[in-house]
Amino acid sequence: MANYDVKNEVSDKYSLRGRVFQKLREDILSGKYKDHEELKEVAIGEELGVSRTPVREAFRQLELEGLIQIVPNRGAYVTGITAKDVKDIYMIRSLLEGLCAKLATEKITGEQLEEMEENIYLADFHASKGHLDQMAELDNRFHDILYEACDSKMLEHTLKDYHQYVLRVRQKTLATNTRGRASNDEHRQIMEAIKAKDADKAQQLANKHMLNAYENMVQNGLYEIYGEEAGQ
Amino acid sequence: MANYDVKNEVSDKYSLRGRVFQKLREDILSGKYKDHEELKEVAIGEELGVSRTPVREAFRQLELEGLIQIVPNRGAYVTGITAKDVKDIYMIRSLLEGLCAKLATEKITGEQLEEMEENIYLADFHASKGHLDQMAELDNRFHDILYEACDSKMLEHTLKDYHQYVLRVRQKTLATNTRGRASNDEHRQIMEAIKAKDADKAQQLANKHMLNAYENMVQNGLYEIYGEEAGQ
DNA sequence: CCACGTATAATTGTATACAATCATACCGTT
DNA sequence: AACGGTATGATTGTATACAATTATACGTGG
Repeated sequence: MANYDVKNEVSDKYSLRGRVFQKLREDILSGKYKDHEELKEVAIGEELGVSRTPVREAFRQLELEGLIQIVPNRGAYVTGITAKDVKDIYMIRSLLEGLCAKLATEKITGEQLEEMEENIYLADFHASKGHLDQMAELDNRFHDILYEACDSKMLEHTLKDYHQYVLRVRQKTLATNTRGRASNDEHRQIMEAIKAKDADKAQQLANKHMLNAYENMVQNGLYEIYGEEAGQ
Repeated sequence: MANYDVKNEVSDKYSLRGRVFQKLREDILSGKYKDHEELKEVAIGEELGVSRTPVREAFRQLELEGLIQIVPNRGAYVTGITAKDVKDIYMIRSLLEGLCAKLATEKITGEQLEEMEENIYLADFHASKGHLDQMAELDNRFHDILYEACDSKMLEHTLKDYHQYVLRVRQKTLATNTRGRASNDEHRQIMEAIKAKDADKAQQLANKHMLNAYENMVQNGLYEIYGEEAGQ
């Protein structure tokens, strides 16, 4: 009757379908499968040691996530992500993270605020040590906390989708320059605006935070990972 | 090699899975299946005269659309949409339709602009005749044109998702009051701002258009269709 | 009467078999 | 040689069979 573990969401780790789904998503995002490459059900199935059934179900989900395109009776093709897509995503995220921060200002719980502070504190430490992996992890988590704090499952869902989508790019960004520190400073400002119940300021800061992240990415020319489609 | 019919998207009408998917989505949105109702694969399959396989694949998609929740080894449950969800969706759409209109101002083609003008002209006619179904259809189409005109597949995809999600509510809104005419006037203003290449104005107008649509919905108290969960 | 464990039924998860569709290659006609 | 049609192979679409899991009912022991 109640609200089973909400962590289920879509990616139960323990079913074959869930694992296939996650594996394929990871492989597509990491560039293992090139753009427009055809994914064949039997080949994937054999590679992962499963039958076609879970593979097919994973395909249907990947299509809805926009990572592959299924042409009926023909096959599944990797959609790929262009430089323009990334730009558009950051534009959209900029608006929505702003909205999210505004809503979170009203709705955030003490516990969430505390985890945010801890997150920022920890990130400071790891920044000083140059622990890039941990920085990336904490950055992910900071945004997840914000998404949860806005108390809107619609907004949370959309933002998590987009976040996931650009994960690979963003991690590379944090891992290759000094953006990590500046980013964490912006996190702190956002957190403090929320703490001070200044919703408009929180919105504006979160908005800018996304634009800065994108700007930094562009300046560092991190588009090469998209291959030839990169130049847009 | 190229870019097969882009209309495929997700809902090929001719495969069983596609039809099951559409039918279930329609039934969930129309309220045939109540919130938290359990959907059983065999029952659905028998009802539609297909086996479990296409039903299962449709389930996986519906889960990603957020319409059902699948609990591993247990079953699929209708998620339902609350009054708060609707409010959140309109908040999000307000921002994104604004962005969309802004982008469309730069990117729209002559053909698209022409279809918009025709759409508004036709809607005027049907408004004067009280043809509510056609009004709803034209309203849908107006927004679809706008989504296509922004030339961002990411934004278009997200907006279409949300649009779809609130379709049932919106149609009812248009069908029960005089909002249709005012709505079409707003469409005209947006179109003219785009035509005049005033991106900021287009953004602002599209933004307001969504908020007005929501306000009107609230004023007309159209939440009863969501059942008991409505009161938020 | 309650608690616990086991058996049974129902349901989902996965694999496989078969049907339908599409791409390719080959061959004949012009 | 170019075109068109047919046959063949590969791939996806669907149905079904079987395995695993979960919920329920029942019975037994306390």
